[in-house]
Amino acid sequence: MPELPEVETVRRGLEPVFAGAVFEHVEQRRPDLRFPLPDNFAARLTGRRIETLARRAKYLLARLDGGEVLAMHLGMSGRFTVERAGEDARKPGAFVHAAGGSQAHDHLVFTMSSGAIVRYNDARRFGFMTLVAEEEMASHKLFRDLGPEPLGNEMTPDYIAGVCRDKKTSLKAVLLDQHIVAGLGNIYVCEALHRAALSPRRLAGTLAGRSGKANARAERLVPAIRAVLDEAIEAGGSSLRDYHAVDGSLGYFQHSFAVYGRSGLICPRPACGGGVKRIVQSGRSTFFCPRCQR
DNA sequence: AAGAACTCCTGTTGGC
DNA sequence: TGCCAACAGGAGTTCT
Repeated sequence: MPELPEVETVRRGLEPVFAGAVFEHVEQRRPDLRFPLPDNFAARLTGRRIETLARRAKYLLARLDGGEVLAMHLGMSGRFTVERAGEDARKPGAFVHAAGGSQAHDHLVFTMSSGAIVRYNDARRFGFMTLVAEEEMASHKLFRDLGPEPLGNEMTPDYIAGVCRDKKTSLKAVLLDQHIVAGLGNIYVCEALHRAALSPRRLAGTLAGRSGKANARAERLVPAIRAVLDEAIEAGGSSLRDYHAVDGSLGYFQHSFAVYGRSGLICPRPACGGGVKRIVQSGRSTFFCPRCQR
């Protein structure tokens, strides 16, 4: 489900009820998500205060007062929903979870000292949570090899060119690789490549010049990625099937898609006039305009 | 050893 | 209408 803009939107929604709050009660309804939950998970969370709620790549990181970090990944279908204790979930506007209360696939229910009930729901169970000692975060296998944040200063055209150099795979595959850039997923890679007018099939190595420095293609890819992510965050992410913000509200960046899910439609680039095509790359749908993306 | 294919799981959708 | 294959915002593991 969620790529960087959706995870960031969830983070912003959870922060007011998580940061500074204590887990008063933790209900764990199954032993595992994608992986087994930590031993004594509920007991280890109960009574802990969340100091900060951060995001790294597609992970939410809740730093706890005991020196541990609760790391949460939403996988494809994971979502958080916040309910105020005692609040009528049927109030106007609360349409997504109009029934309120427990839903199928609510695997974890956190009762917070802030008065919020936070439910983690994940039908496909590709999400996971784990507890990591704070001093082990940097060396932890989940985090040590993550690439730079695409909205940070490290992702420069020269960085992209450097990691693409000599790569025999497609540009699409490189951008989906979390070890190269952390946080992009299928939607925003498709959209960024369209903005940069680069073909997803292009050999990654062609973004590096003779010296290994960025060429004009790498120079326009970087701002395209940043712009797409910034706009998507601004829009509260993209809501297709599973995703919504923690209050049930939907993102609206899906209305701004140039290519994703739009096969057969006309390319929106002014004066292009090409048709959007769907192809499959490494088992996943790619949407692009073969006319203007080269 | 890089890169592609397969895998986990459930729900929804589109074509016959 | 119903049935069934294909597909879905991810990514670790296993193959070639």
